[in-house]
Amino acid sequence: MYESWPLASIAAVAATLAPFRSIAAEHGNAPLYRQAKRALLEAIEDGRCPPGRALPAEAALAAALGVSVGTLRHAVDELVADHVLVRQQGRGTFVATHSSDRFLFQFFHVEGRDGRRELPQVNLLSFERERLDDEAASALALRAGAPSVAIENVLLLQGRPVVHDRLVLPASLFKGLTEKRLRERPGTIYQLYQSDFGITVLRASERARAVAADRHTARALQLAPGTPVMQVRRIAQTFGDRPVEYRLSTIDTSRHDYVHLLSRPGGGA
Amino acid sequence: MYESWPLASIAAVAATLAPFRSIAAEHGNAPLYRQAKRALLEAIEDGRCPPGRALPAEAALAAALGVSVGTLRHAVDELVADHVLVRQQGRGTFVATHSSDRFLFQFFHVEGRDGRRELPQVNLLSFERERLDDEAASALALRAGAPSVAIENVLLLQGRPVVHDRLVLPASLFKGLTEKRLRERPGTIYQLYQSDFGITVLRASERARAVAADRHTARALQLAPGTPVMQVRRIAQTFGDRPVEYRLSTIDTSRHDYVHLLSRPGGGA
DNA sequence: CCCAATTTGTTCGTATGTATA
DNA sequence: TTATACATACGAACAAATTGG
Repeated sequence: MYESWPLASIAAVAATLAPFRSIAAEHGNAPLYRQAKRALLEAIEDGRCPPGRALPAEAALAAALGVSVGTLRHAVDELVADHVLVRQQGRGTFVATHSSDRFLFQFFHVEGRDGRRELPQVNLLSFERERLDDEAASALALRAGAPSVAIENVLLLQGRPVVHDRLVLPASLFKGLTEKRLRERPGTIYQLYQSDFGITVLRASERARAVAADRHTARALQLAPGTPVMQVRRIAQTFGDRPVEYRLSTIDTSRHDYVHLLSRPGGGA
Repeated sequence: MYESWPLASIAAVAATLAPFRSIAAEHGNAPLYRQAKRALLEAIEDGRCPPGRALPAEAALAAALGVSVGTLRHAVDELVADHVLVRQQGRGTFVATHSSDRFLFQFFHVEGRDGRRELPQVNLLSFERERLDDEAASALALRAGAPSVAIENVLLLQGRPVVHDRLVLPASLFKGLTEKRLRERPGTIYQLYQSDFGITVLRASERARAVAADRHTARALQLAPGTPVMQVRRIAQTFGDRPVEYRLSTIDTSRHDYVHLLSRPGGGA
């Protein structure tokens, strides 16, 4: 108890603990662990705890929040299941980042007939500032005509064009996004959202249908117009289910499949 | 402690506890809660604990297995996440059954443009005993030529034909399945698997692509041949990832979408 | 309608094991 | 090796939902 602590480490602990205040004041009827979850979520959402940052150790964090370690663990368990946090035994608990692996497994669903999955090579076709049409506006929960950025990509797998993407982003959330910045990003586009705009994509919902390829996408995918292709509309969401991206993907499924696993993501028997 | 217990209730508790033996003998290096999970899983898989049956109360079950309540809860937590068990506060913990709701939310992904989801009306088109072709054999992890049952259905939504299904089942797992029994089932087909053959579908994986409708399915869906349709290949699995059903669905997506949520199924705050 | 018994849900605290730096 | 972090396991108490008398 009465050991001599270096002043530096006291300061460091205090600093990492700073974003978290006790939740004793809260007197809602929600369970304590939910309140703890909310407190953590808010710290992450506000940017007080940016992606990649390690949370304080369980014992310290529990003390800071004014709950027991078990209760804190319950809260963290749920945030891990939500892909908001990542735990590593012996290292710590970290705010999740958009690694290429995560992108591949959570958000990219196109793979070869043989089941091989591969990070696509992305070619930018166009970058435009536009006004939202009705469809995109409704998907993004904004009014039609609001300023937006429209991005067109072709995704190549094993050198062949397989997916044509048209992304629509609310300009209000992506201030300062330029074509240059988009071209020069090192990782996936969701990593760019996170690092440059503080937007973390947590969930998405997709609606797929089969249509005949129109001339524009047919050319992009080097197909005959009228070829059956899959059209996937994605709404990507961040904290609080707020939509941040609307995407229309057109997939040439002559050599690839759109895969969907119907189980829990956590996995593990 | 020394209250008088009715003999009947002692017998009842003993009976519900019978399927579970202590796991103290196990000396694997897996965590205790995993061993407990395995023990529960085996009891369920063997049919000692059939679907719908309530597990013994946590305290009793923990004692029977020789672990603490907390450890048992950890095991049950995972089985709930796996859709193997269902908990209800104040009532008990039950072996999951295939309700219509579960079917709709976990295994049926077609919904109207407006997002409305509806239990389809199923019309049986054909019921045949066949030999497995290469594709179905590989999907079911059996040898080509093995005996099987092939079922063809048309699914109607709001009175219109929307999905054409071709199911292939290994005859070895569905002994005694007849067309009459299939026609007269009260619920979903997965409920029939469970009630009549002791097969619980836990997971499935689907691979989708867009193709031009062939003459056969075009007629079934009242479409012009060549219309773009979605083709979905499903492999449904039971415990231990053993495949039990191969299904080729063809979907008319002119008024409906195939939906896919990219998040965790458990949901929550 | 309320009461009492039963069952899961939440919260606490502590001790020990295991992976990492 | 040592210190730190998360992982596992135990036990106890009370809260909340359900059921049946």
